[in-house]
Amino acid sequence: MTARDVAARAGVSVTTVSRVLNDKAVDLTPATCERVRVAARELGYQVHPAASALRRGRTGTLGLVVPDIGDQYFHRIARGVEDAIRPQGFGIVFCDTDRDASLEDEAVDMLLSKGVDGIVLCGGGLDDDRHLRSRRWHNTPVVTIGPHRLDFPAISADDVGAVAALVRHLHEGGRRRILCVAGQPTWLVTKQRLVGYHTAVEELGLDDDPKLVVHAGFTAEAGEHAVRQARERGIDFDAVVAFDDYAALGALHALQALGIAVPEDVAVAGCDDIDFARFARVPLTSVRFPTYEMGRAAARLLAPPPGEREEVVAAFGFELHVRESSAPAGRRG
Amino acid sequence: MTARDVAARAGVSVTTVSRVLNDKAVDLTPATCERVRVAARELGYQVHPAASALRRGRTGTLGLVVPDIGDQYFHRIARGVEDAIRPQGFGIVFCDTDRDASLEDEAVDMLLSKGVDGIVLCGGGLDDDRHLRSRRWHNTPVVTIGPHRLDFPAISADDVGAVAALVRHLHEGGRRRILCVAGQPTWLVTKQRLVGYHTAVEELGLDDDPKLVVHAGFTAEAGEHAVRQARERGIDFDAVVAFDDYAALGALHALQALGIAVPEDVAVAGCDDIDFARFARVPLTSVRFPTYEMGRAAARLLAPPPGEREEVVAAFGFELHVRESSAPAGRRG
DNA sequence: CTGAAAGCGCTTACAG
DNA sequence: CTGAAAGCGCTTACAG
Repeated sequence: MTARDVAARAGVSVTTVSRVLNDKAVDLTPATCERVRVAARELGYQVHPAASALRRGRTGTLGLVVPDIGDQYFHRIARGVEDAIRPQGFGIVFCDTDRDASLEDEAVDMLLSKGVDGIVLCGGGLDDDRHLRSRRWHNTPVVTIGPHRLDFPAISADDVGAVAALVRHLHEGGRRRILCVAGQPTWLVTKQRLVGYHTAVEELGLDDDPKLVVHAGFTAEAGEHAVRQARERGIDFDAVVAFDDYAALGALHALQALGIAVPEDVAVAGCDDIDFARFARVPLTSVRFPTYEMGRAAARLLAPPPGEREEVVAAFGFELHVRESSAPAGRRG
Repeated sequence: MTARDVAARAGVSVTTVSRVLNDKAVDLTPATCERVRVAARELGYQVHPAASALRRGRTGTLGLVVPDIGDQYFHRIARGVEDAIRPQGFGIVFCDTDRDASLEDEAVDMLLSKGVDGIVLCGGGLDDDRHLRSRRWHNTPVVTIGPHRLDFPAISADDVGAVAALVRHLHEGGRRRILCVAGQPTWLVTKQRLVGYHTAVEELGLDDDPKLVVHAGFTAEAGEHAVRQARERGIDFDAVVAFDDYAALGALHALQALGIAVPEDVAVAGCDDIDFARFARVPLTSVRFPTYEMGRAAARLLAPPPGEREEVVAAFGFELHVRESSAPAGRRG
């Protein structure tokens, strides 16, 4: 079923078929347009995607690279991207990297091999992005979300401010020794959030014991392990700030398993405000980034909606959600 | 940068370039192959995706339609699909439908307009799939996951058996009146799981009061609302089985807010065993489907790995994960 | 107001 | 062992 068939049925040329179906029928007779449309409908004609892409030089797809689509931080971004480009008929080709630099590189290879018209690159920031900085992009436009060392338009969140706000909040609740369950040291997001931690700790004159910073992955298991290990090493702390809610939940779990009361003995706070935060054994204090909007903004940078020439917001703030897990020391709720 | 450029640099024809780069160099001189590869590498040549797709008649992408990529049930499937096709260089174009029939229809339109080589269709089963049954698929192969009324190869889970197992488990704990927080009545997954509920209820001689079945969405808010409404209507129950863990968490939350002890007064169980189940305020009993493997199987049906001619498993079982929320009546843990 | 023709960049059947 | 040529199905500049 090709444009030729439609043309034959409508008694016109393929040129006309193409023009009608692409809304380039500037001065075609309404009757002609109608005949073409009817013929196309009757035959169930569909433009051949590859032929159209070859001719126009674009595929109408955007690539999305995320560490883990199962992480709420990222699937909220995915939803933002999707909703922003759906009206324009774009498709999203997505890829998980598991925060592995070589998988990330392969993900980009794959996207380029499919000819996506742009890439939304999230949550990389691995190993100083060395693999990404030295690679070819074949002129494909890229927008990054989150901390990066790449020369592309970037959508950023206030990672520094968010963690600093959590530390200040814990301090207001009377906490002095805040265990920092950070991400892996090679991740830029870890470096950013650590800046926030140290800034606030210094500003408030809190204990800045290097032992209070432990590195973990962004999973519940990693959070559990980090807290258990800190206890085994005899590190004393009255609060935990985790750079990820999954890790924070794991920390919460480990503390309770060790017979330590949250929030009475130790307060806990996380980052990213996953939906579960309020259903946790002790509802979890967290900081929320507007990830949905960030995804939307990234997509609009790559595929601006027709007509609209609005300024796209590139820097986003955060919201502190205070819940029971960080109630003042010795008290509950 | 085209095959012509590579050909010129290597001093061969584009035919040869194509053959070398597509491993069809059956009887080409090793030296020729090498010259072509070197030239391609030096020029950073990449096969033009659209041109290749147009000629070969396939794009190397698979479509994935899910109700909600943020739901663990579905992102586990997505991971399974991704891992199964990654080695073959396929890409996934994904789409959320929010369980809306017209969005689902549009999602399929979009995928077809991108020329995907196959579609993994998950969790539709909306309104008897009327919209999907009457639409054109343009010969695109489809594999469904979950209950459907479509004539496509299907990967299915034992929804009936899983819910029946939950009911039996609750019964063993001494429960007699089990509130069923089902999904929307028009969803096939609801109908299937209700079969499991009713089968077990009858088999065990439990109360089969129609008022015990309430319909809700698969969200925490819907689960909360369902339980509150059941209480307001004076419906008596000593257990809740929800067809979704998010709804089960909402139910748990509502019960505790109403001062009803879980599991002492009312047991709670859900479906799908989201990772968070064990971190819930009361760790949640649930039933787990092998969604990752189901996604893998669906993908292998559409894009079988080269060589392997294995039989793909199409029907999957489940695992009951018993936790504190369903401990026997009057007891804890 | 409409059409014939060129050409996007590949892959492959055919020829030698 | 290698190449010239056809053709995949569009879109668009050009012509009338």
